[in-house]
Amino acid sequence: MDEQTPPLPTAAPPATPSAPPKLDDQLCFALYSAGLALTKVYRPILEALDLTYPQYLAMMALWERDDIPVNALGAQLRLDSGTLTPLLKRLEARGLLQRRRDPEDERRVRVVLTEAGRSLGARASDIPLAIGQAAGMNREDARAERDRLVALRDRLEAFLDRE
Amino acid sequence: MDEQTPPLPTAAPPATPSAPPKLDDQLCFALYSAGLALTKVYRPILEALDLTYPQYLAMMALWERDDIPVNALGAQLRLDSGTLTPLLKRLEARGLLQRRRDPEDERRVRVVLTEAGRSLGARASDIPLAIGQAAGMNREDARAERDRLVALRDRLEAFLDRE
DNA sequence: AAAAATTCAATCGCGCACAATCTTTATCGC
DNA sequence: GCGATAAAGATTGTGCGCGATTGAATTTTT
Repeated sequence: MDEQTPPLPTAAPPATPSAPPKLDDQLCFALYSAGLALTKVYRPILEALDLTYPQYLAMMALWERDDIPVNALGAQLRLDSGTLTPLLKRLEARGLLQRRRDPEDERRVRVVLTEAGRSLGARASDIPLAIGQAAGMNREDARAERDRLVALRDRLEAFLDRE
Repeated sequence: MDEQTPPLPTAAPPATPSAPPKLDDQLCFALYSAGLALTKVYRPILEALDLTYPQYLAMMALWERDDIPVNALGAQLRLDSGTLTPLLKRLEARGLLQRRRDPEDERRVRVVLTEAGRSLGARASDIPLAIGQAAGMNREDARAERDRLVALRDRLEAFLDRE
């Protein structure tokens, strides 16, 4: 597919003495800067729910399915306990959820929504539409872009999990 | 796959009492999690240069053009002085750049690469190829995805700058 | 020219992300 | 049962990102 440049990753570099990469050429920077812009769009919207963006992601996962161990939530969100433990403690302090030791296995902490936490979900139902407007995308384009990014993420994660 | 829910983007919401959004449906989460995965792929590669990922982005901008004020660098990277000042101080402490007050306008601090900083650019020249391999993307697909993300970012930024 | 407004960088505080380390609990081998 | 190993989560330390504020330098207004 990319046959105009002979791959030869380890082959001799061209005559030019290895030029540094350029910021605006990089897919990584596009991903990075689009992510920053998106959280800036979310910030004022989430202010109404008094949630940060990662807190909103955690709540979304829990609205779908709660009473799960921290570990399972982390797998969905791609976050480890170093990030999740303090985040969940803040949400617990706000009365949106409870963290309970699992009696079946005392190593586990299960995350359970409170009534307040569950009812916040109804107030969040309009957010995707508002973001769609801000992004200037229709549903199909957003869905297609989401699928491409998920595919990219999955390939990157597969690479990280190699051997 | 998700066709049991009729689209109706701007139409009246259904009788169901406003269902909460779902994590895996969201473009925002795909962007977020792809970004996390990408920085995890970068981390071991950048370890060889002893740079964090945002430091690498800053150096990339400076390899292209240095002797610029902090706020010009921030405009390229989409970062403000609260983020850049400490980041640049760490790079200065490592001898990769210097921060100098501009004699023309004493409010400005100009960022100038040292010889060590400039020569690091040569050692970074192979990084994009390595990332391309990890992402399992050929050049054209990566370029097309980059362009779509830049377009998304630009629409989001335009929305943020409205009125 | 004096006052007001603006610009630029630095600083502070908060909340992620994540590596590394530690504690507690469970499970495996024997 | 008992020790070794593994697994889950908490803790600590570093480095972003960014809102808010501050202070100094410059520009604009009057």
